[in-house]
Amino acid sequence: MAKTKVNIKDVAARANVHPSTVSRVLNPGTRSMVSEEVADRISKIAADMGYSRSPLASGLRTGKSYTIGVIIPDLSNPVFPPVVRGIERTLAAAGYIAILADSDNSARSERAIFDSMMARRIDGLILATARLEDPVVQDCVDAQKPLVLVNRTTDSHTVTEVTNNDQLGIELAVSHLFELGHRHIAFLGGPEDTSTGRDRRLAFEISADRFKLDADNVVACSEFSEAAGRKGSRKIVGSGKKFTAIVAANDLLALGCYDALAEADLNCPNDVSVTGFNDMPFVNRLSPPLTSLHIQHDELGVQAAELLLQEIQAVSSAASARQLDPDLIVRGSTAAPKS
Amino acid sequence: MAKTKVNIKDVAARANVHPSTVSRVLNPGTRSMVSEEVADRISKIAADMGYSRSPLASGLRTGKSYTIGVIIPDLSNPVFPPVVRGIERTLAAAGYIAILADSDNSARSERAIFDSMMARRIDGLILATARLEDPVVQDCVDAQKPLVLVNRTTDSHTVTEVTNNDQLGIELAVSHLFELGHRHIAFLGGPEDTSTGRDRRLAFEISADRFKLDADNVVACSEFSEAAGRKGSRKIVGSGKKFTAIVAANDLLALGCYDALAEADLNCPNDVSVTGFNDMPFVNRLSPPLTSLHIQHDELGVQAAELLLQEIQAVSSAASARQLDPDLIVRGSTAAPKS
DNA sequence: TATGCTTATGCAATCGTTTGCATTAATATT
DNA sequence: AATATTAATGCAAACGATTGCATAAGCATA
Repeated sequence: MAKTKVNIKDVAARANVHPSTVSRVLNPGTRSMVSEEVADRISKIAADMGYSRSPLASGLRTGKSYTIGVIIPDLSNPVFPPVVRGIERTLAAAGYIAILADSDNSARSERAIFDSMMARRIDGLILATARLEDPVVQDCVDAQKPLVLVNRTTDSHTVTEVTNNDQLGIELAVSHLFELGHRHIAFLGGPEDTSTGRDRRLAFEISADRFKLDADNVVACSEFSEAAGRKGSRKIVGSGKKFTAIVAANDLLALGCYDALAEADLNCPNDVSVTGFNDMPFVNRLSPPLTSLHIQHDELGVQAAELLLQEIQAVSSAASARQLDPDLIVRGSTAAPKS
Repeated sequence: MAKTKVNIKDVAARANVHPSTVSRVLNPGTRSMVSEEVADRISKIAADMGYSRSPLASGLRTGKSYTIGVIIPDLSNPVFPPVVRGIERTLAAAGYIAILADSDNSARSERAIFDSMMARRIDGLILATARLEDPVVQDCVDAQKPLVLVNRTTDSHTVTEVTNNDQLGIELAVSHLFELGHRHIAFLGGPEDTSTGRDRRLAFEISADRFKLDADNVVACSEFSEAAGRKGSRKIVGSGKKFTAIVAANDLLALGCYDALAEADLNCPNDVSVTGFNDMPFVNRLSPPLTSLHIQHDELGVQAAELLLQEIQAVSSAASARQLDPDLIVRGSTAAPKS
């Protein structure tokens, strides 16, 4: 029993000082206000009694909760766990904790999550779910809550963001295929209402243009998933247009490609080369191993957290943006076209 | 501006009642104390003003934080994301939020996380990291914090737990191999200080015994990872003992198997059959597709959260335990032995 | 010695809710 | 009609920490 948490008053009583003095000692910012001798004594007593500050009480008074909301679209997409880890680790080091929620790709549930997080007085938000026009982003800005977008961004680049350099990634993929000899390349894109979906498609068109490719076989999928990828790939395959390679906007879509190609009795890479995007775990073990763009997932999370912490500290801050460069990892799913 | 959060006093003032009345209206448990007419009016006004209760203040007063700690060993192991989702969804529905931390398989960081969570006055804890003898579990029990173990358990089954039926799983795998004709089966086990590691090995020995198999080729890996699996598999391969199949205690270990077999120029499944455990996403796409035991990951999380919520409500509760049955998914990595 | 200036600490209000107790009004009982 | 009972609401004290202001002690200055 007697598991009654020891509070600041207990410590004060034991040290024969006023609670306020204890508080000052325990807060790095105010510690210098009290004499070193007393401070040391109090510190020891506090440690001795196993005192730990109640974040609820202190947060109530100071208006901070030392809590950061993190919303991601789909935790079971292997891209996100490393991002989350990076975020969590970085926040923890700064004394913050992450409350994680999975929006399941639904705008409605995203709003519900956002509201519940706001009610908990989060100190900031990291959003991996942004749509190009995202009401939640707007609300967050209106509420003057520090916000960082990670992975995806919005149309109005008014908020701090950490993204992958999609343009470069697609360019690497296309250029790789071009060098292998491909001239007819199809593109399997993601949802056009996400920045990753749209920007990768745009990048594809630009690259195709640069390499003077035949590239009008472009299909957008409704979501980043295997099933959607399969559907989209069927369209590409059934289009009648000539293609010897498919650039997929995402690894999950590329998996769908594999399926659709198999259905059509096309061999990858002999008949059709495929590239993915994200370099999810285990895509090196697929058959064939998937050529993909490796993203610095962990670093994405780390930097997002860092920027958010900065923004929380700063009084007023201009939105900053960081972009990380992906690496092309060439594997067995790409090869020279047949003849 | 004027983004000043509206509080209970504002609502009370606008409704010409005392804050306590508003509080009673807004708490389902006490709502019946106030006349329906007034209650309705207050509810409307509160909604109108966009009032939302501060969990900090209310938590301070009531001693609850509506926050649950969730510690998992490794978020990048694909087994855990679905579990986390299940947990998070179920908790959210009950008004709780999950604070997630990844212990990175380190006991030290687990303790640090635990301490920091306790400091935040979590209402309960879900632990997926339990070792057979786990000091954190003991501390949690001592602190009388509601606790539920998921996936792994401890030696003293004194805490509520939701686990997978490992015994059944291994039995299904062995029996499947037996029916294919295998009589010499090796076992690639996990860390012996985790319940999943030890119990699956025990289950293997029992099953082997039952089927009268030659089964003394048992190797324990230091952790559930591809690298450890590869190392362990090398031992099996190099042991000189005859074996035509390997039962791995986990899919990641099975991947290590694949590597070691390839190194030794052994074909799977022609020379050696392999079974995994967990049925991670995408193992159906490996080459060969991995025969594995499908675990109800999401349900594991859901039930863990449910039990925890029960335990938080209950005044005193006996530890309960639930076990979910896995399904054997037969794929290309198992086949009849050669001769 | 009186005055001013630091420095270290105490005091008390505050953050936003909840809740035991007190009060009032309304209804039921005799 | 007087009293007992019930129902609805107000009052004020918590919860545990932080912080502007007040005070006391110590020291230097004139």
